[in-house]
Amino acid sequence: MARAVRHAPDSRDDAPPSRRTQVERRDEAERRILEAAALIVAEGGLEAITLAEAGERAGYSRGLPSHYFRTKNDLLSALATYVIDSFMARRRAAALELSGYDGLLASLKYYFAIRSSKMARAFHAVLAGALTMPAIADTVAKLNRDVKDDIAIGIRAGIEAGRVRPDIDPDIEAALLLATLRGSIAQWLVDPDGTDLDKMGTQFVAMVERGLAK
Amino acid sequence: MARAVRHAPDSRDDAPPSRRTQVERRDEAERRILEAAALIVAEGGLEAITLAEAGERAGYSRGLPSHYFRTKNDLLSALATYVIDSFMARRRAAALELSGYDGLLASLKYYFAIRSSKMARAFHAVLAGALTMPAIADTVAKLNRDVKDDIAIGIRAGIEAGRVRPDIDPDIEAALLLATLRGSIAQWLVDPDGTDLDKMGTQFVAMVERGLAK
Amino acid sequence: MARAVRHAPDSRDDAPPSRRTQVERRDEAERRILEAAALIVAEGGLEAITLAEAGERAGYSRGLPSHYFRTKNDLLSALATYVIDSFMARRRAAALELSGYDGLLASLKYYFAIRSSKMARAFHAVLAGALTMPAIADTVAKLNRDVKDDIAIGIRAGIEAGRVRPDIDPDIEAALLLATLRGSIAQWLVDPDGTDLDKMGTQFVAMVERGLAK
Amino acid sequence: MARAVRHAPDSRDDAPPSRRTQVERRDEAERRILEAAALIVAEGGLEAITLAEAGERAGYSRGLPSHYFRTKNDLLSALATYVIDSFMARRRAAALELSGYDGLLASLKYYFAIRSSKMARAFHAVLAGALTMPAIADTVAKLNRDVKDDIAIGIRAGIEAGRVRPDIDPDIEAALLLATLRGSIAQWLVDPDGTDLDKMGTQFVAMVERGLAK
DNA sequence: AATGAATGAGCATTCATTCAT
DNA sequence: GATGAATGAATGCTCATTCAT
Repeated sequence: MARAVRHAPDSRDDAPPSRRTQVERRDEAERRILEAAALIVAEGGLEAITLAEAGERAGYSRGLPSHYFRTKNDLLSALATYVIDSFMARRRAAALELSGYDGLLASLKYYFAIRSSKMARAFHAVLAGALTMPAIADTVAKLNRDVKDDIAIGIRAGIEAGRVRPDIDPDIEAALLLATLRGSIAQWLVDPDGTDLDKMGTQFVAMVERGLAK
Repeated sequence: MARAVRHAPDSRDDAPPSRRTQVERRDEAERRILEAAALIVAEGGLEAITLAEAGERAGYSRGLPSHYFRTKNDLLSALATYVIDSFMARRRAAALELSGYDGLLASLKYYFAIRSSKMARAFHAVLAGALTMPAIADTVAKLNRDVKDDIAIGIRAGIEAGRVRPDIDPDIEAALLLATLRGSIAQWLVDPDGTDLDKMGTQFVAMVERGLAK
Repeated sequence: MARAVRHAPDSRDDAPPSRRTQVERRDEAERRILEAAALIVAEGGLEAITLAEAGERAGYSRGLPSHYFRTKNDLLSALATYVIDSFMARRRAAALELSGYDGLLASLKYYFAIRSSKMARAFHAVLAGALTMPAIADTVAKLNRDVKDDIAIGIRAGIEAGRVRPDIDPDIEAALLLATLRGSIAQWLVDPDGTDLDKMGTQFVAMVERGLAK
Repeated sequence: MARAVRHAPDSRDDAPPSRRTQVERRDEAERRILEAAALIVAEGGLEAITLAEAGERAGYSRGLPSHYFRTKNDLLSALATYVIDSFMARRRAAALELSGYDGLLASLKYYFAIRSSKMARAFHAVLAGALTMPAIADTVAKLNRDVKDDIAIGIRAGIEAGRVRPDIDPDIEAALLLATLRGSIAQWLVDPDGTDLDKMGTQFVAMVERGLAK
């Protein structure tokens, strides 16, 4: 996460720590600006971001985001990466112990356990932005490929374990499962009270097991 | 042109087609403005709309959308309704003959047969806008309820026909099926070449049948 | 000067005068904005213009110049034309009576009679801007061609009248005379007190007559 | 690098070339920054300079010009002096051998022999800047006085040699000749292809000789 | 001495909105 | 009813300048 130190301290050990501190300052500021930008996006969507507000909410000046991310487009690109990385990091942290087909089923279930909407809102705002902003589209397309690959691996593990019908196309199925996950969260975000995520998660996993079973 | 008939707003068929009433002209203009706005949204997302451009692309003046829809917010509300109605109209037109459980399966399959992305892009832009724009959120929430109710009706028909396990919760299942439909189209819109909608549709329907079967 | 009426009033003579008034309002506003912009340029050079100040000094809002001249570059282009036209109009108005070689000599002399520096400063700011701004360069290049052509006509008249040596190249000489005029004004603008325009004009015309004489 | 010699600012030749003093390094850096600034001015005019770009194009950091020249105004002052000195140095280097009236005529001719527009563009941008920037105005006014004095000296030499009419006012004539030189270059800079500097120079010198002759 | 992080002011530009015609 | 003139607020972006290291 911390940027690589640009200037390796020279051989003499009396080198002042100033360089490292400059770099740290900048990394800290960039991270806080992205954090603030993600909050804004969670509240008002991608189009609600202004460079000035991202700077102010991060505790810096109105002009700093421009200074770091030259243009708004560049900020949005960086933000897309940041939000996606954060989202994926949580997901991975939660599904560490299990792997194989059971790991897949567990991570599907985990997806429905989201309770804080902040990050999910920002995440889905980024997903929606991919429809019209090329800079984000690439990042999201890669995310989708990566997640689908992960899911497909779990399905193949299920096939090899004899728990999944071999005539299932793992890649197509992965796309369908991912679609259900995303679409479910989207429904919940629009109407939290009218969407029972728990029941959906339970019935979904049951459906998947039965649908894929030999 | 037909200034004298200003206060003859009815649409009885004794009016010659060349002398359309003010109401007709106004409806025609509103529709064309909404059509133009939908195109803009399909190309650049909800935030790309400007009142002036909607007017110009509809072949009218820059000021007309303001004149009809007062504020931008009102235009967005009307647009959400218009886009959703158009989308639903197509769907209904395609699944007229079948009803019951087979009608449901057919309409699920039909969802994956979308080929023109224009309307789908506008539709998904509206869905995404619901996350942050109250004026749209209600319309989308209602849409979701209506569609889920339709799907649930089909599932209940399957249960009564003995083709679907009775322990399935039709409403929860409807939400999951709708989620898969929406999420699949969203993937395709982001990466059309990397998303095989045909195979997804076929495998999805097969999965649903197997997953729901007794 | 008044823009052509866009919509010809229809055949009925009860057509309201509103159209003409709209156009007049706009033309009036454009002219006043350009006038204000010329004053700003005279005081601070081309780079001193801001769209907002041009609007305010013209008695309108800060945003109106943007509304008319889309971009600052377009305003500068229009300004170059406006300043040049104004400058040429004065010059022509002053040298109406004479033509031929004597007309040339009189107009050369007239050039040194400038007393108000306002317009001259704006004019020379535009000339200087031509060095770096392509939009202005074309306008200035055309101006130079036109003026040199005028001067060359006067020289040819002198040749035919037997008052100018026939081995003079009229076009080259025209360029040199124009160069002296411009360079003299430029010196005066930088150092009005140290530049005796009157004496320069008198000696210049004498030099020209003697240098060109047979 | 050579921090120990910080306070050894002399330039006596016992210093090895690899251990340049701070003063030398600073002078070198200042010169390179001014050189870079002159290039920027040649390409985009005076207003195109930014402190950061001048530093970067000189091969230093973005902050160095601020460090040396404190404010942008100070940089512009130094730049005006630098550009003018460079321009004059070339001119003097080319007209060394001749003096007196023939020296004047030769240097007039030389002025039209400019072929590289880079320095001429920067020079004329500085001249134009004098109209609006006080920091430059003084430097340019002094330049003009110096050049006119030089020219006047040549004219007086011509009068004493009996080659120039004694009723000519040398100072006025010097101003006129300088005006023609500057105006000619300005025309060429705006429209290089439409301006035949060679012919202009030749005819100009001929005109001057004839116009000034007894 | 030199770098570059951070600030804040200034400006072009876009757009919703109001209003005159 | 319809047009478009005019306003003013919002925002992205650029830069000179200051300051920490």
